[in-house]
Amino acid sequence: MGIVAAADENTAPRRRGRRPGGADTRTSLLDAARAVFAERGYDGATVRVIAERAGVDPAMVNHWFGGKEPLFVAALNLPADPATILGEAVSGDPDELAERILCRLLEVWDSTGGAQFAALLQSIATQDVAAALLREFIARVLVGKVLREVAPDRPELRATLCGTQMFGLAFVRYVLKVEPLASADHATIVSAVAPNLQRYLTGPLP
Amino acid sequence: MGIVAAADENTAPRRRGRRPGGADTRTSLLDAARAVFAERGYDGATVRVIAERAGVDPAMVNHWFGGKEPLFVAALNLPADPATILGEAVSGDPDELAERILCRLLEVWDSTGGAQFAALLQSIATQDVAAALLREFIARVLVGKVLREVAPDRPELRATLCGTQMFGLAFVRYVLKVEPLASADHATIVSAVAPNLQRYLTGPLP
DNA sequence: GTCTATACAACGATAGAC
DNA sequence: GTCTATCGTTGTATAGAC
Repeated sequence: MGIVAAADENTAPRRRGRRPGGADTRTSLLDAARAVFAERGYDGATVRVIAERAGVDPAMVNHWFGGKEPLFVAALNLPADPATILGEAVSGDPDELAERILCRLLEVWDSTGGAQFAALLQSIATQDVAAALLREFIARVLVGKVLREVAPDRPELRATLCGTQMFGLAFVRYVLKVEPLASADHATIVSAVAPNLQRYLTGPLP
Repeated sequence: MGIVAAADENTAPRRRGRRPGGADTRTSLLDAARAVFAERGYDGATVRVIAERAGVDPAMVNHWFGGKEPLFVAALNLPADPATILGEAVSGDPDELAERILCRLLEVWDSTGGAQFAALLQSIATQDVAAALLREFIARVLVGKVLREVAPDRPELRATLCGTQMFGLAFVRYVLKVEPLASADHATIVSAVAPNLQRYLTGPLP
């Protein structure tokens, strides 16, 4: 035995180099990340603690995911990375930001048929973990990536309001599948929802 | 014997009067209603079929619930009956309809702390039944009770859009509990969300 | 005895077949 | 247009619990 040393201090030096085999470092990291992010939130969860829980070296986070934040969105396991979608959308006319966001989201969601979204919802309902992760996503990605650059006025409130509209839209269209929204084309949805989303982004707030 | 002629031809007449005991007709009806409503939708589910599945007389639907529609909302087992909430809200200035709806909804939801809402969501995610029921709710109660009287223009689309905003708000506030929305007071939420909801109700649509 | 959950029959409305 | 089937609902008599 004795192949892998414990992670703490007073142990024999860890083996270097590639692990024997089978041990899926990436998956272990993802599992550990989901647990730790959920327990302590994004800021409270350190890469070191996550790596320790996974039984691997902290450097593996960078090797497999490219950093703490990419690990976080990977742990969310959302259909397509929202951070990049939102990141791309911010460039351009701020008055049409909602329109661009909705177009991209609909494309991505439609491509998976909403199946992944339903799965995400199920895990949210059953475990607290996924709920905590999604909460962190709204609080961090939405606020940090989009709202800060666009609306310095109450970005947190704006972000959560945007979250209600985006999540509700996805839920009613892809999980509940209520007509006529479920089979409405993108143009209809965008022109119907974008003005409301835009108001949350940059419009007047009480 | 020989009191009543058999209803059909060759069947012994069912026993009349109070059942021996323990047999909970009300619960049986609710279970049967959930199943049949989910299988065939509101219109497709007949009172007779539901009663048959429950093993009781169709008149029991009226006796216990007062009709088919009250049975339906009882089967939904939502936190507070939305049909009455929405029914009360429609009377008054149509331009402040969203405001009235949101105020009432927040009161009701806050009183239960969102616990029932989380439970509902869980059953939606796991079973198809609850999802079908909620879909029927949006399609029927929302459209029939509110939108038809307020916006003759595309009431179905308006109803589903309203559904996205209301459901998303409830989910982010009560299940996800994202700040600052989770602990925002009613006035803030109403003044933030009501204009958007009002646009879905009576505003211009593409 | 009273009270009430139950079963049965029948009514008006409505939709579809012919 | 008429006929029929079926729907939701209502009225009423009955049997068991109390």
